[in-house]
Amino acid sequence: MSDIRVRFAPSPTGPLHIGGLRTALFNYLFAKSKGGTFVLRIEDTDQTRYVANAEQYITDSLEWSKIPFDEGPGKNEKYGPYRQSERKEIYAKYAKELIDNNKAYYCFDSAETLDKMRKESESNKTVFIYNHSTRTELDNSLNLSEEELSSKLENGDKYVIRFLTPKDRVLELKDEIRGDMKVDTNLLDDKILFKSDGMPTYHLANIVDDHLMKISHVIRGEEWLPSLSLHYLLYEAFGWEAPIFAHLPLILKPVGKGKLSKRDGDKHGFPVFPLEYTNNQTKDVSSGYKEEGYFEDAFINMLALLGWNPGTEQEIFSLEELVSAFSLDRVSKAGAKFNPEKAKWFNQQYLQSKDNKEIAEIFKLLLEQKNISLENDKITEIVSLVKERAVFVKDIWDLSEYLFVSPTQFDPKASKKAWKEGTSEIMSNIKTLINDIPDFEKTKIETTVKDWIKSQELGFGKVLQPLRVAIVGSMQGVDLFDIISFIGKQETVKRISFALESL
RNA sequence: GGUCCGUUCGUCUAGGGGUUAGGACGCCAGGUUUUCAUCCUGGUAACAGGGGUUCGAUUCCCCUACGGACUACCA
Repeated sequence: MSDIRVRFAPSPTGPLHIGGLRTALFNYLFAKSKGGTFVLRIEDTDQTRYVANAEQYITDSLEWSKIPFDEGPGKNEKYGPYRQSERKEIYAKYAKELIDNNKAYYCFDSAETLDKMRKESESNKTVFIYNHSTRTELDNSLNLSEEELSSKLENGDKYVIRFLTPKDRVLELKDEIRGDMKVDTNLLDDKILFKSDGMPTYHLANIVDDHLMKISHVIRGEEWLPSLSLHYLLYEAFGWEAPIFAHLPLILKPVGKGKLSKRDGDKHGFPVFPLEYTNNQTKDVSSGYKEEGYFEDAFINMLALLGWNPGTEQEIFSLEELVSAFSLDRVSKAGAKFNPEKAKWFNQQYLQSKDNKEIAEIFKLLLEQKNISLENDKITEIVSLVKERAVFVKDIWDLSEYLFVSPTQFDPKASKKAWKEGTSEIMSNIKTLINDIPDFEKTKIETTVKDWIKSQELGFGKVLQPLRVAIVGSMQGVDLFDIISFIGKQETVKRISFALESL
């Protein structure tokens, strides 16, 4: 068996969305699980839709996701170039070869003519297909003498090259995920292989490159399934062995119908792109998983489980574990609605299992943005205090803000509930009590306060609840004595005094 | 319209001729935390419909319905 080689072949027409990245991921996992090679090829044959920074976005996304390509533009260029725009002559040569072998032909029909014919068919409730049923009546080399053809070509008439679809055959197509299917070639279009601008279409470029780059498995989105017949026929026409195909199910909108789109993210407030992306023309900014605070491993883990499952109840997988667990036959056939809640859950799982110091390093950067500088030990302490309540690192700020900033106002609901008749007196006593604790340390504070409450026969709720309101500003937060020992005696006393003045 | 693909809890899915149809997210309840959240425990909830085949079908076959993709000189 020859080497396993797969490719991810995006088109640089804009930012890669998570569906595309998942295709890349499945290709990567498949390659790595078989000891194969993961190739990146840029399919930039459509010059009208080309977006300058899109290729960079693609490689940045792969890099952030930790699924770098082994071979591609600028890297290990064994079968390069890897940008189709740089391979123009190659396709022209192969298109010519098909024509010489009567597998393809020149067409001179204008877009308008074809448009008109399609519309006519539509109004007659029939379907216009450019194939055996119509091609004899159209303006193409099949209906031209050799002299007519060469004069047209010499004259510089615009032409496209179409595939000559064979008649009366039933194709038996194989797909690793979907099994076998049959297609009647009489229903197929003679697709354009080569455009009048000198560029190939996807179909030609794709087949030629996959062959030349020795691709063994084509793993791509389900939207390509209808073209599979053409691709099979093209391999046959060239006399090449076709690779093995696998068509991945689509990622669908979380609510409503249809496949996931950029708009869904805007609408429901979750990213559809791995990295933040700014449209150069409109200046629209689309949020990215990275910038939202997702860990790349959590993100990849989530993506891997979208349309694939290990067949066990394990859900948390490192990249290495994914590589060893992955197989194409466990990819599902049906499209999967994207679930943003579950995506968050994955990140939470990863956050909880990560080391406090590691999280502290990221959190430190966030604090620096707020002009707060603290020793690493202190930051790690905060992380250990509030981590279990967080989904993202950025949540730690909201969950620990009261450790940095004294309350300037009090949640009315909380103060109403906790601050009653006689509370002020109790709080002044607590203030004195706390102020008199010599070595200020959590257990010491806790026992001192609790013993005092008992000695006064007051009940914990009556004291601890208003004390929390005084310290935090609301009825929230981690263990009260953790907070007090963290902020220190002076700050505690200051906060109680302020509450006494305000409430 | 045509072609192709698909259909198990609200969602992602496991399973597969005889199962109490399993797990996860969400939701609900209880417990822990004298706060809030986390966490723990429990609960809710599904084989699209109709025909076959079979002793038996959610599982196999057919039809219908529904969903999706494609139907460009886009990929």
